[in-house]
Amino acid sequence: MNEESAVLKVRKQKAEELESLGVSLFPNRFRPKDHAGPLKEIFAEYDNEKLMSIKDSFCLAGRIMSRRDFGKAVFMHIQDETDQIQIFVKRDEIGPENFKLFKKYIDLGDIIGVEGPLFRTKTGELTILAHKLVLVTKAFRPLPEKYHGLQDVELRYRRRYLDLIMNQRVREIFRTRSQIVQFLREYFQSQGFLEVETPMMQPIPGGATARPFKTYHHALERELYLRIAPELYLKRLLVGGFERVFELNRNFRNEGISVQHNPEFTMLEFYEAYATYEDLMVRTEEIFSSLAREITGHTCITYQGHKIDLTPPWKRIGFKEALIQIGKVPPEVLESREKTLSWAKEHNIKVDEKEKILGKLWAKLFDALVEPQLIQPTFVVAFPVDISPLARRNEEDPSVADRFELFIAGREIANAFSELNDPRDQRARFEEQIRRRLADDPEIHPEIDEDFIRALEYGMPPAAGEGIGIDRLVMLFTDAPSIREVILFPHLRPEGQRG
RNA sequence: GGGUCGGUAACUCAGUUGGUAGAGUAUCGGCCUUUUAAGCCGAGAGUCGCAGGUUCGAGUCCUGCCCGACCCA
Repeated sequence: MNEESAVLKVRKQKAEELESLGVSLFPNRFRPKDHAGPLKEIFAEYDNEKLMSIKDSFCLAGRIMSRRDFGKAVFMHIQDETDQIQIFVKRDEIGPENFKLFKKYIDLGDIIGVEGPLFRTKTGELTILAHKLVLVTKAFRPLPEKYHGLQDVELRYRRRYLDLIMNQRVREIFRTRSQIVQFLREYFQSQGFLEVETPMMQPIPGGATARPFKTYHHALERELYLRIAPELYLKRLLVGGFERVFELNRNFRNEGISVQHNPEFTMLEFYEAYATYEDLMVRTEEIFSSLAREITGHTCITYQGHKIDLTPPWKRIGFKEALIQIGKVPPEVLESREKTLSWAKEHNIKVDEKEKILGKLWAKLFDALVEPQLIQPTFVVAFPVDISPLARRNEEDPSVADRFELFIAGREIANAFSELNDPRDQRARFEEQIRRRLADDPEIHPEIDEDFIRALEYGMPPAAGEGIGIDRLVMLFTDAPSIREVILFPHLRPEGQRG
């Protein structure tokens, strides 16, 4: 398709004509004083007679979303950030010259400024009678179809601005997202947590197992990695004496894209000295249930057809118990690597035959058999230590960590543990990870973060820490089926030749 | 990486067993001073994702590639 569609050409030409008549296409002096939403709210109960008795003139700006033309009058709806409101333009009100210009040169999609009194039409709609009308911003491109809006998913993501103009629900999702983030900030600040910012570019990417993005710093002459997690830096702050810290920002993982994964995603991590993972379960219940009340007014939400009850307390179950009770894995299968492997194969669960770490095999079973069934909020506790390299060992059973993951709607939403603060054990676990590198696991970075060990050697107070995936949380609260629906500009391949 | 589905006018979509591409909205011209998916009359608008192939003839069948959605790995 050619560079300029016919409509685009016509519009640019009309715009130039208008400009040559002395009308500015992009003036910046208009100052709206009112907004559609509040006006509709304030005057909801006013009938036409009462509205006419108000002498006030109102002044607002917005984009023309629809238009119904008559010979000497025009109805249209303009949309500002809050809502749409109807405007009535009459030749007798704005004068024949202005009306002629308006009819010929003002298009759907233009942003205009309006001043005038309110009235109610025959059908009862609150409407502004335009006394004054000015062009604020000329639109060269036409809006999508007024009835169906913008449907094409690809176009919605590539031109999110259009999606936001056309689809009210999309605007709502991102308002809710902002509300959630703001709630969390206020919650943690009110609980005495300090908001901090730690490096996004790290010399050794740590705190999780994932493939990092690599970059290069010329002045330092060294490779840096976009962080896969802030964990190791936040713990250094515990060593430094801050007892409650949180960070709410982006992580980057150079892995697949799916309905649950975007290469950059937002994570809340918080650390609390002198607390345990059990304290964090209570805190998590408190956060989610009060967040639900804040957003929806109650503690139940609906996600993709599931009714989900966030009222505390939530179910707790051990990792192995979950495999046995929920995943229906026979207990004896978990006795050895060999039995686990062959059982997995029998049941068509894809596992790496060379996998040496029993915990990783169990995790595969868990992902396949348990996770999808955890619809109601569930804390899974007592994770195998060999897949929890930064978590404290349980005192009674050193094969498991004092750790939980929170599942809601069949997805992992949060991950938390009592922090390992013994530098000797931490070094041993890092070294074990390095050893596994021989098994050719590209996810594990070969370098030990020596400075982190050194920090622990100065003494980190006992603490618990938690990470909550904000994008998935927002999905839950906005009933969004894909992570792309809650990320303003999700990553896509560069576009081919499209209009 | 594999599978399924999709890509046709600016937007939303039709397009039959292969026979020269349609509608609605939007746009342009005309009529209309309480409409709201306004209405009526008229007009223009397409590299059918891209490149090959089969065929007298391809939007339609075949192959490869690009982009997207979903599922699987």
